[in-house]
Amino acid sequence: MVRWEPGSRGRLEEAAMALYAERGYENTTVAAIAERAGLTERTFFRHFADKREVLFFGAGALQELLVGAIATAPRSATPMEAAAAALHAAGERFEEGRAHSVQRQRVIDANRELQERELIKLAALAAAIAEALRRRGVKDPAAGLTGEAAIAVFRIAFEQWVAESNRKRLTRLIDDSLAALKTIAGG
Amino acid sequence: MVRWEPGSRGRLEEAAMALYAERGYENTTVAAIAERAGLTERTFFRHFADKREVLFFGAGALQELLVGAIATAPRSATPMEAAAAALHAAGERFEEGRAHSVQRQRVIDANRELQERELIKLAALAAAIAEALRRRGVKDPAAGLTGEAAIAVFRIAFEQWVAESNRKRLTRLIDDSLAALKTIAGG
DNA sequence: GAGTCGATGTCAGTTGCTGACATCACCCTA
DNA sequence: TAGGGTGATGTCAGCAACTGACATCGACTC
Repeated sequence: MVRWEPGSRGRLEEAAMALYAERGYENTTVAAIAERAGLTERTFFRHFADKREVLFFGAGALQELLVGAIATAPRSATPMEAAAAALHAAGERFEEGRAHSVQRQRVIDANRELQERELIKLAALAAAIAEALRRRGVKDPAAGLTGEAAIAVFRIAFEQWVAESNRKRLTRLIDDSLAALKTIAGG
Repeated sequence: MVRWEPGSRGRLEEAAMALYAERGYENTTVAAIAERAGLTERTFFRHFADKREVLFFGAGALQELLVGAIATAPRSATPMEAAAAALHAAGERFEEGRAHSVQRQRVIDANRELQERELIKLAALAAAIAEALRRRGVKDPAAGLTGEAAIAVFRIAFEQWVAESNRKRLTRLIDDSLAALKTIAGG
């Protein structure tokens, strides 16, 4: 017989997501999350650095995906093409769990602190893309700018994707957003 | 005889900046800032929403500057040209107080919470640029993307400007960054 | 001169977050 | 198989950010 149920991190994630969605981030105490997961507040902070981080734990895997896609892009690809390949890989990963993405985004959009955390995660992704490009021999400032531009493209596409009115696939929206960037910048 | 010295907000800003630079953001309590300014902790929170905001109070004026510049750009200007005009106006405003900008950026770069706050302020600027473009008749997603791209360009330029090794003017660096964006996106 | 107003002070309380130490099922090894 | 080590969790005390309620008092108005 086990002393504790396994998967405490996952239970905390679920409990937090449910409570944030139900009564809002600000009206949810860490103690309440922990109780719902059958754990204590102290244990929550052993798994997550702070109350926001519980919603962003998956960012590490996403970053690996992006960096891996850029590394394996064809030698002949331009920086932006390599970045576009990475965005496509990310888009496909999200495609399955749209409902979860929508709920999560609603929670984040309702709270400024969560938006701040999301932005710094996106900035970290941009930096990771830039670094992956530099390993392909791309120089600065092209590497840094491509990273920023790629994330901007993704943000716009993702925003449209989670908006209810839209039924296009995320990968398609990414293509549209990339094309729009070419239009406005290349003119 | 006055009951309190005037300019309490400014004193709090100065005190916070000095202490953050001296011993770091995390090692500075709000009580210490207030004491240095000859006020109480409670008064600090009447002037600033939280401990971070004291460094970002000027963002409102910057936003007005950007929006105004876009509104007064020539009718014939493309979205990106209008955004570029706004970035130039911002660049000129920063140009005078480089020492202050450098110190402030050092403080922000040393702390993640402050970086988060900076990112959301930049995102707000991007949104304001996008909105100003829409008022010129620019459609989405071009308006949103141009806002994001403009801020990315500014970030890259500002980063180089505050780096000690560099002696170029900020407006010049903005031009370089804009040109680089054209190259990577338009190819 | 009374009354209002606005900036500040005082105080008590909640919550996020941390350090120090205890507990105990599980695993490894003699 | 006994005994010790390990890792995840619990317990507890405490700091600091932030908030609400109420008091103070110079300045301004009528």
